[in-house]
Amino acid sequence: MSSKTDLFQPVSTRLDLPETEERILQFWREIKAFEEGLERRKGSPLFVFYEGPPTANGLPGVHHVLSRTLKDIVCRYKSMSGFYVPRKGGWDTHGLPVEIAVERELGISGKDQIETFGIAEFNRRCRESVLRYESDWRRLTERIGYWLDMDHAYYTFDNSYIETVWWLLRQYWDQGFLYQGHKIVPYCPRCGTPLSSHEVSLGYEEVTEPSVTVKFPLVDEPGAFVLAWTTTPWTLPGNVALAVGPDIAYVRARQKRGPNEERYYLAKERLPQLEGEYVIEKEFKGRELAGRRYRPLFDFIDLENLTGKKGYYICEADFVTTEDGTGVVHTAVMYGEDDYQLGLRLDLPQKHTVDPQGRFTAEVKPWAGRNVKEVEKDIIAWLKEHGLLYRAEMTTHSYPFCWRCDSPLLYYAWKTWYIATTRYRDRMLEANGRIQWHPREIGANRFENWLENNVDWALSRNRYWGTPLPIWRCEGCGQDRCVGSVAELLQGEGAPEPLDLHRPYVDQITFPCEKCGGRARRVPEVIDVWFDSGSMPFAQWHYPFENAELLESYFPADYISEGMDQTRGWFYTLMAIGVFAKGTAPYKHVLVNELILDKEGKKMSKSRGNVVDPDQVLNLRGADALRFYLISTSPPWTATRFDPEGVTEVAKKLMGTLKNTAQFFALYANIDGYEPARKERSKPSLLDRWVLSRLHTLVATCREALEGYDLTRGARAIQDFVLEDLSNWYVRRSRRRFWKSGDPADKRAAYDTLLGCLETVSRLLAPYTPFVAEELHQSLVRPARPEAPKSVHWCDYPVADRAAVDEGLERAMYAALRIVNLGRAARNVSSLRVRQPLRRLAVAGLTEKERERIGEVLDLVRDELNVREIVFPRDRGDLLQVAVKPNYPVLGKKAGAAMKELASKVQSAPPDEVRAKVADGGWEVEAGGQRFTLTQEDVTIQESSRAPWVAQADAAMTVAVDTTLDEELRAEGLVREFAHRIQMLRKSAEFEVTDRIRLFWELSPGLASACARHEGFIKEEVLAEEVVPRVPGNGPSEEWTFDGERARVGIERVHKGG
RNA sequence: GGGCCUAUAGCUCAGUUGGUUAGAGCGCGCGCCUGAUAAGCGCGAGGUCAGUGGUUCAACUCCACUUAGGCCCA
Repeated sequence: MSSKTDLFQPVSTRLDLPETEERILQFWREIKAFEEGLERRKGSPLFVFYEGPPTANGLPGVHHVLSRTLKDIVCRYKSMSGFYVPRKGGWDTHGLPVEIAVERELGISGKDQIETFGIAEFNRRCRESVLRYESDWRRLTERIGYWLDMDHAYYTFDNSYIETVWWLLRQYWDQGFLYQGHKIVPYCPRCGTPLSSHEVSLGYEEVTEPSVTVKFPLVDEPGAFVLAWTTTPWTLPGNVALAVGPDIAYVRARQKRGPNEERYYLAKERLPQLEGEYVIEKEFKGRELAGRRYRPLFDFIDLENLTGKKGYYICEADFVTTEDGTGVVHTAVMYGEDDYQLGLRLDLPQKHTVDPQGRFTAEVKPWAGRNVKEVEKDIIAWLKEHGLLYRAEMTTHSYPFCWRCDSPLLYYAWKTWYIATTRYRDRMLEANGRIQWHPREIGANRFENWLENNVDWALSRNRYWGTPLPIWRCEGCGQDRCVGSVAELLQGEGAPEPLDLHRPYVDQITFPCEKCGGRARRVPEVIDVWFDSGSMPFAQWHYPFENAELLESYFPADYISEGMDQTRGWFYTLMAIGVFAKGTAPYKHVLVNELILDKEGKKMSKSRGNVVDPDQVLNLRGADALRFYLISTSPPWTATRFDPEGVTEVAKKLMGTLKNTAQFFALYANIDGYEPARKERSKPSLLDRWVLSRLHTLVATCREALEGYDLTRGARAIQDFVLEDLSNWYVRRSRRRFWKSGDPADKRAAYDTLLGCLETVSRLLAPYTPFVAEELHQSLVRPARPEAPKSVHWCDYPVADRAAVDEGLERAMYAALRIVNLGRAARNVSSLRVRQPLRRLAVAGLTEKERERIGEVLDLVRDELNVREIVFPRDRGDLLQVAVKPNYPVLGKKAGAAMKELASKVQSAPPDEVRAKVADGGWEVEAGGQRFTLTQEDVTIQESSRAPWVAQADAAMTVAVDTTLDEELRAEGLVREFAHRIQMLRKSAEFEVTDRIRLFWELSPGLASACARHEGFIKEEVLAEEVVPRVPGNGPSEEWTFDGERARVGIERVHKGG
């Protein structure tokens, strides 16, 4: 059909979306669509977006497609709405996961082996590994149409980035917010490193180990002991206190053990722990025990003496429960989180009894230098020997092991650097109150909750590939200094050339100590990678060393969007650093997305093998379909089960329909030589006005939804418009206007309207489905309006024209659509196909508002339902009759012998009255000398059509068709059916739409007489120039039998149309 | 153990301030329409609105508890 003069390009209606998308990507590259689009908005108000840097470690998954799509949609929308929206990319490059990946590649494991291998080379490989994954991420980012400036991205490993991070740390330092303390960490003594919680969760195993109930001898009460239970006997030498619950009931029990009688203190509820008979002597609350002293268990170690701090007494703690053990908790402050916090609060002795290799220290004389887990048996034997063991038993519980080397992990107090975030917690809470969270609950509940429970930020990591902690400590006097810039660093000695701020190079630099003249070396730690990403508002600009003026306009962000798991991640670290450095929240709007689950509702994970590879979906259905599916299927903040069929459905429904509609337009516009630019008389029909009204209602909805960050609502609204309003109603009802309108002004209006709708829809969709929007723009809009921007993404987002919205018309059309549906249903049940014209259609039950303007749209209804006339009976009673029948099973039980008479009374009463009465309290009937009160369950009410009507009803409206057929209607029905069959024949003969034909026929008498009356209609309908009442033997012909008539028909092409 | 979210048709999801007969798409069955045609439309079957209790004239909707799944924290 297309020729060189065609104005509009054909739109492929096949589902070859991926190829089309590749073509459009190429087009964007050619015209530098992203860069140029940005350039065109320069000078407009700034909309600040922060890209949360993905960790370039591992391949991207579908959930990344979702979060990147959310970022893209809002940025594209804001850009089209007249904002300048720079989108600087960024990469999170440091961290343990990278190190682990490299260790695996090298076939090494653990700190010793890394150091033997060489930190310089190890870190070089970490950098390399990150860059390798970055290319996968870049490819996916481009492929899904996420416009992001990756050529000017920030990298957290750049010297300039690190320098800003150091500057920030120096600010904390100067205010005394950066300090060193202990943190209890899951620690692998063999690898010599703490493990992250993620790593710990990899290594839980069920183990059976000794647990002991130990007797702590009270100082002031000879022969009396406090019983405490532990599953980790190796922590006993580190014991410094016993904790009891202040409100828990405790008892002193007397029991004969061997030759002696002893007294034990334990929780009342835990008495069953005692072996054998006992006598309760006393009962009291835990708080009454507090303060009592006991003797250290082991005579060779006294931590009180070693530290000069008070220990070995009973104290109160609210974490004590009576769920297991004795209700008394043995407290070793260096080997448990609760213990450690208690130790801080009470200033208990802090001293390690275990060295970093997991061996007892010299103070623990009998076992010094031996692995703590291996000597537990000896400890138990020692306790038994000294009469301090009440009981030892084997217990099965789950315990974490190192996922790398399988050593049992120790909870171990580790020297850690902290940021005192708790000192400005209130300011963070206040800042959070000003942030617009989407959805609101996350901010108001989850994040606020997290901030309220804020603890100081444990900043340091004993690793290699990370931003080095810029603290230098004097070897002589222990004086610390915090370096806040490269310039300051270069005042030190031994700076390597070229300068690399990573280990080991930075470690070579030393400072003379200002205090004692000694030598200051850098502490060994690197910092938490989260500090890197949280520094991004500053570090991406190398603030304050460069771009100081930029920061003022680029802080805070108007918008960020990440996954829910970032609550304690990026959302928090941005907040902690932003509020500290600038005093306000670093972002105004946050859009949060939840996980994408698999079809079973399970989390996607590599180990489950249920991870969906985005490339596979993209290659099959394309980025638009995937993007739109993810956004439209459910709000991003609810966990969505990923269903590949759903993506296919979007591709078929939305993309398919859109392209079909565009193709329909292009086909006829090209045939007719429609030229949008030419000034021609146009006469918009009611249908045109209606669809434009719907269009502008849609524009208003989209604007409102997108302004409120409700992307799903906007997406669904567009989809509904395209499928229902535009395609299924406007185009379907307008088809004949395009290919057979007698009135050029009417035809013109149809083209103008459809083109206008497609143009606006392409802009509405541009943020969501950038590819198909661009395709529509290039194939329809650009040819029609040469002055239009080269890319749809450079256009302005549509603004609703209130004047085009006609609510009354929309209401009336909505009623018309319901009438059509009911009318079709009525035809269905009466087996009268739409080609058979009917005399009358009746409509009852319209509301006042619907009736107001229904007259305007009735022509459409008449046409669609193929009826001559539409009538409005006063009520549905004219169309329906009601029959009331007794409900025999129910009523029979009540009536018994009177049933027969009762039944006949029910059936002979006026049905409408009965219906009203049973519904309203009950209907009094007398039968067989008894009175009955019948309610709704006693009768069956049936509504049926009143001949000649066949009716269908929804909740409010009843629509009926008059099924009476007279000769004239029958004849017309026959002719329509016949014409339709000829059309099918044309098509199967592969004639073009516009070809003229010669028609041959031989007809049965009934059909012949009908055709005689309507020959003009047939000829016009099938483009026949001539009818020959005889079928030549040689040409193609078909024979049909329908509606009791017979026809033999042949066609031949007279000349090509066009 | 604490906080938050989710639970509606076989599947994926809607369901406005509590108010007629709880909806859509897919799938299934039956029809229809068709020069947008490897489309389109209608009808039907399919629901204890996770469960229990409460508030109310009225609860999918509000409250409490329980169960299951998810996320975050301990």
